[in-house]
Amino acid sequence: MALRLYDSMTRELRVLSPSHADGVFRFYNCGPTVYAPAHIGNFRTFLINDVVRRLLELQFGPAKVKHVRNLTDVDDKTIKRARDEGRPLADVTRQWTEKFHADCAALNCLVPHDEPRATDPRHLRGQVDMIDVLLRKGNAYRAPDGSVYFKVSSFPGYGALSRVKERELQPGDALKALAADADEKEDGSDFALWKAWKPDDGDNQWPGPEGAAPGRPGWHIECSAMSKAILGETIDLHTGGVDLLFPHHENEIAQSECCNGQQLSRHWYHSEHLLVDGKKMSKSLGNLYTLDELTAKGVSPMAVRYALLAGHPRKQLNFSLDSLHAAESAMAKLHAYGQSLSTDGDAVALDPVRAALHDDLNIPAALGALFTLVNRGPQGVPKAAFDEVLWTLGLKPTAPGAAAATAPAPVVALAEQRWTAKQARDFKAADTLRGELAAAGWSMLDGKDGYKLEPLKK
RNA sequence: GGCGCGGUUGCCAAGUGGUAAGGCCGAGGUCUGCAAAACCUCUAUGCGUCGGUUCGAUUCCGACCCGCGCCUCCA
Repeated sequence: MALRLYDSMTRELRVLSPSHADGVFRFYNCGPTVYAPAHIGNFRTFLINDVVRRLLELQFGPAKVKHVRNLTDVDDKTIKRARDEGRPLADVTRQWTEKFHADCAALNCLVPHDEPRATDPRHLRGQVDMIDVLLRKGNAYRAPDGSVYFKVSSFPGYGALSRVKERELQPGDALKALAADADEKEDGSDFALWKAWKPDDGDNQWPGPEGAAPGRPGWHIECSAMSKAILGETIDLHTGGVDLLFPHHENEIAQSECCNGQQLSRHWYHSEHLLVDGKKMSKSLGNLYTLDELTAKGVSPMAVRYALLAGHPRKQLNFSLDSLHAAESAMAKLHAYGQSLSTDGDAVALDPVRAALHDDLNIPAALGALFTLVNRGPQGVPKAAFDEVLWTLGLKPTAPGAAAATAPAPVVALAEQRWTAKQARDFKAADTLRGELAAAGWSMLDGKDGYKLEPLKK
């Protein structure tokens, strides 16, 4: 079954395939800026890319996929955070990198094969080298303050991805934004490759390209340099959120292709944003959720994963807390179904599910096909094939309440009393104790040979 | 203003030129001392509005209304 994915560049569905002689599929996914906890909108993108990674592994074999996701550890936001907290930049980015990794693990994301950082000396050198080449080739120029800018007019292909040439800048806001660097740039659409040190940058500066001032790399160049260093000049797939389409990816293409004289990526894929209450998440709207905030409400990370994957990746998904309840219930159903399966049956039963995933990552259709199967019963569905589909989606369903083994001792004592009373068929006492447990905020689920405790749902 | 996306049942969400997957919620039932879990059954003559094409449109075309995103460092 061929794996087809929408290509933002050609705007059509195209089959994914490796292009290098070694048969290794080269996959670069733009990662987070590590200055704060990632929010669930960020994770929607990373989760979608995690499913892409899994599908690629199934398609080409685990050893034939190389997945790279960068960490942006130097930019205005990280530097500002470090300055505000009076800490070294590296401390701040290490803290939030660790948090990002913990969240990714909780959400059951596969670990990328490489996770390059912009300030890694090796990659800093790579970025400077690229800028040197661009300067030499005439695609870049030094500004009076020692910064280096990319000369957009030197690259005829500029705008192919975002159709920027068909755009017109809004006279109001855009010009204001451009005015900030107006003195340094030759043209408003030029963008920074290297930013000369400013007092706000504090201790954070590195030797720059030839003839440039010490400072730090511009944002876009890191992906170009690190992708080249790890995956080579031409990669097979480059992904990110739609917001990166312009200018980030457009600029990456310009830098890389002018520097290398090779196509940067054979395929581009962008996932849509997560909305909350119908709007993009933002601090000013106060509709921004982190994983911790959701798990604090008693939601399992797996339910968060399910909820974030439940919409078509190329369509905006409107997130709500209700969707998490739906996700928990759906996961419980999948878990029960998985328990009922045996080795009997034919893996083709799962083909409709796989077909939907292979058809431009249509996860909602795949889930629909999966539940159609679930509703038909376990006959003819082998457990291994079912498990493989769950693995592809990265879902690990659990029984309801399975995680709730950590009741406080007094609650456990009450539960023990009630269990004893129940065994003695003293139902009056058992009911009273159920009431006391409820008052303590716990619910007791009786089984045949024992019980489980779980926090009372509100 | 430019570029792009979307409006499907109470909520979420697929999809198709021949009359609408699936999840949640809800209702009924089986089971259970109770409660849960599990399982079974039911739940859109309708897919933003108005026209057009067609034997037939939710699906194609046009217009309009509404919502969302991007438009220089936000996944």
